[in-house]
Amino acid sequence: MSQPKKTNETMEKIVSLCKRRGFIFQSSEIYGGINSCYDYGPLGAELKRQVKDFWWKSMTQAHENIEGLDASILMHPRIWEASGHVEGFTDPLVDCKKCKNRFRADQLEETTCPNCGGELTEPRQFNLMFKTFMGPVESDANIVYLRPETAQGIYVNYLNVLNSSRQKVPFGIAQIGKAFRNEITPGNFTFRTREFEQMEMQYFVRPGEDEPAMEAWKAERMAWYDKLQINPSKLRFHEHGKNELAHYAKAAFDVEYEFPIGWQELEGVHNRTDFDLTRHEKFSGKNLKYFDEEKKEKYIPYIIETSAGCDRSVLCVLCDAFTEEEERTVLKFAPFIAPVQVAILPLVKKDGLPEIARNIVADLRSKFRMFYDAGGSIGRRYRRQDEVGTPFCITIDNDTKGDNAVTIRERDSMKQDRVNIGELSDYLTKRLAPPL
RNA sequence: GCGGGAGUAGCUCAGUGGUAGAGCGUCACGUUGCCAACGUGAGGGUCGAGGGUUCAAAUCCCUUCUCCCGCUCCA
Repeated sequence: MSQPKKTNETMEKIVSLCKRRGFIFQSSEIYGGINSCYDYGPLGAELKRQVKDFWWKSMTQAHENIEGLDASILMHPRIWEASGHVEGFTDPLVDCKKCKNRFRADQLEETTCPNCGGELTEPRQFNLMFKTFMGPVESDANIVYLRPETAQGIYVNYLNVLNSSRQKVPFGIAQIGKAFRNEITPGNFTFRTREFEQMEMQYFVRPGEDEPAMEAWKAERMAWYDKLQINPSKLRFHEHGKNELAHYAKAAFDVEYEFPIGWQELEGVHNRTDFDLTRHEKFSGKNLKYFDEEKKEKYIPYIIETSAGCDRSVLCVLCDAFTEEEERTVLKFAPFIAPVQVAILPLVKKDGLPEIARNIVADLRSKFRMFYDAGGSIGRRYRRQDEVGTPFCITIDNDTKGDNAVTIRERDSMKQDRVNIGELSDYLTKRLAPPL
């Protein structure tokens, strides 16, 4: 059992590095912090943006039949009745003070714990959803919820998207956005937080074509993590057993990653069947059926959902990149998502080298994420860049003035390459291109 | 929500009633000049927050917040 201790040490090192280098901070820190909330610093915000951007392009740009959407966080409260979120989470719950088991008060016949006979707490309402009020009056009639999942925004817009985009089933809708769940137990850094960002794609298919679609999306989603250069031996599928299936799901597979804290879910690929649209049809009274011109039939499409945790993806990227070598700590990000892609380092702060370096930065900054650093020894500067995951460092030395060439040092191998300044842009473009 | 542990400089931590410290990092100047380790100097902390005891509190007491571990929970 020495494993957990060791892995927690790794996690602590990552948390510490994230703060030290400006990836992730505790939220509201100067006020003592607030539970389970985190802020992305300069490098973290850039990294997260890159992950989201890659996901977005992998969906919308790479697929003719996937459209984007950005729905509002506040939605009609009836949506959450239709989705089952209100119903499932208004149950009064009691805890056993002795054995700590939790029960639904309305399903208990006895007044003591059915497990051990211990004393029970007063019934309490547990609702996963954050509540607030729409408008200035705080009355029950004005209650609205912060969405506990982004998916419903897609479902209630499915006909709008279909009609305005001239898509035909099968087609998908992709969305990135915040969701909020009042988790009982958040924790493990940014892994489980009450405010989090989802990257969801809901794929609408003809009933009966859901199973092949499910298989195709499972493969495609796993391939996406490969493109992010996540260690394949730390990725796997976990299939939900019948007892683990959510109320809407016919089949569910999670993509899991082996974090330092153990195997944990990154993304769910679920067959949600026609459950959600059927419910919305019933609750809204609107006809949500699709008319298939080819087959001349009406049906409610089945939905294959790929629902990824954005913050979890970022944490996965950080954990997977984190490498401790004998003499250095390196974040081995896939170059195309690295927050800083190219560091420009004049070997010395004189002889006109800083000016040459500044000119190169000016030339390349519209194409790559650049960082200029002239402070400290060259070795120290390499180590600093290693620790923030910069894939390429370019040094300008006294020979540069003669041969118009610079040294490019590669992060992972630490090997150096001499490249003409005129060829830098092509050289870097080739190595920093996203694998779309 | 329950039980345990912990919060002191950006990071890692020492300091158990008597003037708030170290190493690393950061910044400036000098030196070196291709893989952190040189010299000099500087900045940085109301010791998580609030209250109490005391002549005196980082240190003792109470409350609270945050983080970690375990349980519980996890649409």
